[in-house]
Order: sequence, then C-alpha cells, then structure tokens
Amino acid sequence: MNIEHSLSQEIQQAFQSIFEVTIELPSLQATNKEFEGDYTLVVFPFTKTLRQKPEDIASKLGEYLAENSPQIASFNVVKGFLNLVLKENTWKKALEYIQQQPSYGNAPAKNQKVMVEFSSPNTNKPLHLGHLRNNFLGDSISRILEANGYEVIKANLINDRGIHICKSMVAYEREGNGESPQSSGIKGDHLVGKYYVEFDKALRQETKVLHEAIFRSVEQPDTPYKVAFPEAAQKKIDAILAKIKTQKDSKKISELEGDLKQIVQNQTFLMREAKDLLQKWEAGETETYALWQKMNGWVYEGFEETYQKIGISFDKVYHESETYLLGKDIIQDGLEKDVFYQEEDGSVWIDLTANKLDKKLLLRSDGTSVYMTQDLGTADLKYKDFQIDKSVYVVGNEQDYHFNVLFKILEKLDRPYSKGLYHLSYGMVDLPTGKMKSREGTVVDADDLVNQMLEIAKQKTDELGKADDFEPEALQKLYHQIAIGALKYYLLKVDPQKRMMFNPEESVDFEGDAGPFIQYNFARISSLLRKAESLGIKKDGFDGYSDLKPSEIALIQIIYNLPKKIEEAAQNYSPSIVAQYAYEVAKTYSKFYNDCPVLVAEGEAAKSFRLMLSAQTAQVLEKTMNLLGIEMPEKM
RNA sequence: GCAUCUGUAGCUCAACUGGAUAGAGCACCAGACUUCGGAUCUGGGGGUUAGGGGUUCGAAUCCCUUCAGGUGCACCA
Repeated sequence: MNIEHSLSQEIQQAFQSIFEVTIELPSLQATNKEFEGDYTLVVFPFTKTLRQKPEDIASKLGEYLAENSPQIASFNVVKGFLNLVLKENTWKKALEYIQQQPSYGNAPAKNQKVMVEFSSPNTNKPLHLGHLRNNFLGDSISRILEANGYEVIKANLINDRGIHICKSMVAYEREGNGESPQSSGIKGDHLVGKYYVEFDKALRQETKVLHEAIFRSVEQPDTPYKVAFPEAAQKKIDAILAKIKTQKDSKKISELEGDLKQIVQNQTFLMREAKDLLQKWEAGETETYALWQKMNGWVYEGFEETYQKIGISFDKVYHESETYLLGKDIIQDGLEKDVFYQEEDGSVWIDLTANKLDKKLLLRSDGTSVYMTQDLGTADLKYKDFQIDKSVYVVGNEQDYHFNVLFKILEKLDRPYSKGLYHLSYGMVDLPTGKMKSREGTVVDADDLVNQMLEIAKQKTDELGKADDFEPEALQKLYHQIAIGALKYYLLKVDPQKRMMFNPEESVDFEGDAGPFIQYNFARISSLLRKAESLGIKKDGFDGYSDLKPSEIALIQIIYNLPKKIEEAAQNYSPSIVAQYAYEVAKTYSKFYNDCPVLVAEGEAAKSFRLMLSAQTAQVLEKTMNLLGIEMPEKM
C-alpha cells in the first residue's frame, strides 16, 4: 500500500484522459497546514506544454480525480496548487496496513554489504565530545542502513601506533614510577592521557627555553647558542631568522616564528626521545613493544567501559599497527596501470590536477609509505575481508580533502568497490566558549559528560517522583536511558555536515525538542496500554468508528511516513532526519493526546481506534529512537 | 594566496532537495485541566534567509560577486 504512489498514478492517468498527454509520474507534496487537503500537486510545471492557465489545469484535474479516484473526497485550487482531500477511509485503511506490517518501516533485504567505519580513536588519550558525535553518527547510520536492507559491518580502525603514543610512553618512562590503573584508581585511558598531557607540558617548556635561546643569540650575537642543533636544522633556523629580519608584515613574521618553533620543537630532547622510541617500536624492540602493549591495554579497557556505557559496539576491529605497512603493492599496481608516476628521486605521485585536486605523494623517496598509502591498503583489506559493496567512513570534515583524493585514486585504480565509497563528513562540535582546545583544557571529556548527564537525569527524575516505586536496579537503568537518550538526541538532531554548538545547559534541557520528551510520550502510551489491558479494552474492533478528528488524521499521516523517512535518512546518510521525524511524531501524538480521550472516549469503537493508533505510534517512536541508538523506558 | 564548507528569529536548529504567507524548541508574555502521566497543550510578539546582482511562472535553496567565519593545503598521521 502506497497512497502517494497510487495518487501519482491516478494523476498520470488523468493527464492522459483530459489533455491526452503522457507525463512522468508526478511527485506530490504534503499540503501546507494553512490549506485544506492532504496532498498537493503543483501544476506550474505543466503550463508550458499544455498552454493553459495553471488554475484551469488544476481545476480540470481536480474534477476528474474527485469523480474517478476511489481515495479522493474533494479538492480545492489555490493559484497553481491543486490540493487533494483524501477520504477518511483511506486513513483508516492506512492504520490497518501499518498494524499488519510485521516490521513496519524496514525495507526488504538488498543482499548488499556495507561497512561503516567509525570511532577510530587514538590510544594516547580518552574520548571527548567530538568522538561522541562520531560514535553516535556511526552507530546510528549503521542502524539506519540495516533498516534499509543492508547487511552492515560496524568497524573500528584503532590508531594504536605512531608518534603520539610514543609521547605518552616517554612521559610514563620518565615519571611513571610503575603507576597503573589498578594502583592509581584512574581509568586506563585517562591514565595514559595524563602522561600525554605531561609530555606536552614538558615539551612546551623545553621548546620555549630553546626558542628563547635562539633569540638571545640574535640580539646579542656574541652570546653563543646554548645548544648545538644538527646541521640541517641549523640551516633551516638561520634561513628563517634571516627572513624574519627583512620581513615587515607582522602577520608574516608570526607565521615564520611559528615555523621556527616547529623546527625547534623537533630538536628538543623530548621529541627526539619520542622519535627514537617510535623507531625502536618499528624495529620490534622487545622492551618498547611490551610497554606499548601494556599502555594500550589500559586504554582498551578504558575505551571498552566507555563504549559500553554509551551503547556502542563493533563487529570488526582493525589496528593500525597491523595495517600501517599495507598499500605498497597498490603502488606497484598503480605504476603499472599508469595511474601513478615516479619522480627521479624514486618517490611516487599521482597527478590529480585534471580533477581539480593536487599532486599527491604516495611513496617517499626512501620507499616508505605515507598516510594515503596505508588508507589505500586498508580499503583493499576491507574488501578482501568482507567483499563489501559499500564502504562508509565516518570522519570529521577536516579530512574532506584527504577522502576526495583517496576515493579518486581508488576510482582510477578501478577497484570493484570504488563506486560504493562514501565519506560521512561531519562538522566540529563547538562550545559556547569557542573551540575545544586541549592546550587550553577546554576539551569536554566523554566520561565526565556522561556522568554529568546521569546526575541530571537522576535529579530530574527524583524531583518529579514518578519513578519512586522502581527497584534500585531499574532506577539506575532508567537514569541511564534518559541521560544517554538526551545526549544522543542532542548530538544527532543536527545535520551532520554542519558544525554544531554544544551548550551544556541546553543539552540537559529535557523539555521541548529533546530526547526525554520523545521518551516521555512513549512512556505515556505504555501506561495507556497497561491500563487498557487491565480494563479489558481491545485495540481492534474499530470498524464502526468514523468522523476522525484532525489530530487523529494528522497522527496517522505522520506515522504513515515512517518508511519514507527511513529511506531518506539512508540516502542522505543523515540520522538527523530520523531524529527530527521522531520529534514530529511525538509532538503530533502529544497534541492528539490532549485533544482526544483514549480510554475514556465515548463508545467502544472510539476507544479501540485510539488505542490502536496509540499503540502504533509507540512502535514508530521506539523504532525511530532505536535507529538513533536510544532506548525507550516504559515508565519514567 | 588556493581549495572547500558554512552564514536563516535574541539563542540552538528546520524547511520534503526549485513551490504557497520561511517553521520548531529555548527564552519572554498571556492562557488551558472537577479526563487516561503537566518532562503536557493553546495563543502572542519576534525575519530585508549576511549584502548585492542574475536565472524563471516561483529562489533560503541554482549561478556570479562582495563580506564574515570554519577547515584543509608536509617526503606528518
């Protein structure tokens, strides 16, 4: 049953009969609230071919349809808009149809596999607010794709190696004194993060000292450098110093000073130590490897706890330590296919200037690989592992360019999966105070945030006193459902690609356009259903019910849209469509609930009808919220 | 500088991908319940859709341009 589709067909037929023209299946829109009608056809596009006034076309169509369509009750024409009013019976049938669908809203199986890669944390510090947006988006889009008939593989590619991890390791070696999560009582990922911060602090201190030493030597040339830089670094430093001298533009000068600082930083003892450790790791040195494993193990334990708390899980976990060497065979393949080219120094590149992109390095002159090489290799690996038809990468929009290039290369290499690649790019999460900066300690920690939300959910629930009769365990579960529900809804309701504002005060607002509001409506319906059960009121047997109220029809209409919305969300890779829809449903129900008594309605048919409508609404609410990864409490 | 994304009510966000008088929530003001859960419902004020041009029956949406902001432009990851 598809009301819209059959209406479109009838309109198509009408054009044939009245005007003797064949048109494409016309698309309809929902009629605006201010006009009478359910669906609207815009007739402006047809004026050209028919050479008639829009009003005339609309009227003729309307008259024809009112006479010949079994579902249309009446029509009205406003300018070039033909508003169609459906028969009440159509909506009653729609409700019956919804009720009969075993998994209403889901699309049939597509027999296609899609991998969604998300989360992908670094193992040098705990998760923060930005990761939460990523995790929620990835989890939700996985569920949405699944509802659309795909077989989904949720993948996490953990960045467990590299210089940043070595930094934590250096700091731990220097001042760790054998501290562990057990001995300190600090969650593993936070403990490792603590050492990362300490490294950074010490590094900045050392950099500052070195940096100042250089400038002292410039102002007082007779004062020798306190430190001896390697020749190459010294050359760069001198070059920049010379540029600074002749530069007048203060902006350029500060840029140059930034460059200088970077070079100096790389010459610090600490940085050299970290790089040294990285080399040892790559060489597989036993001691380094053991420390790396130990610290990463702590981080995994910490992550696992957080993932569990926020309800995130994966089907496949990749580790960069196992994939970072991949991709070299692809370089050879690309060279043979003439997609890549080699410079005289042996480095390998791809020229994408014809595609409005740049030239991109794929292999260093010393034969070692870069980030892109690794990503190429991992893409192949994913395909080899699962024969996926589609591959979604949930990664922040600062990597838009990288993925443009990556996908373009895979396309040129003619990979079988290249047409199914999608970068689900999302914007940063800002705070009212501005950007999150780890330097300035303005990063919102994921665990802290979750705990805060839990505390507020508890406060609010206890204050209202509606869950006073709960067992302690059930109560904890409820706090959790509300807290996580509020947080997920808040982060998912915004269009992914837009950067968004995280206002802590607003996020804990449980009224209006918020997760708990939607949960509340579900709980209200659950309460109705429980009562109906005990009163012996049945949901079916509403055949005789007629004269539907506007808020009843509005509710049927909106829950009837579920399949369309789920499809739209998948096509746009946008959980926000589902979130907004869930809110609309809840709001529409709330109005219905206010307008129409259910259990105390006049007449058994009315009771049954409204109860059925409520039950179906509850299912739609639960379904949509589950697509966002949000659980629904039956009491709250 | 080049590339790219964004700019909508005081604030946070929508607008079915070009359709009617641009809508919600928060905040503010005023109302509703001798009925099933008030984490509710109704009403009100609040807009030159950053500015300017263009395309057409019709533009927040498409094109050009200016302005403002974000991000990216390493033989880093």
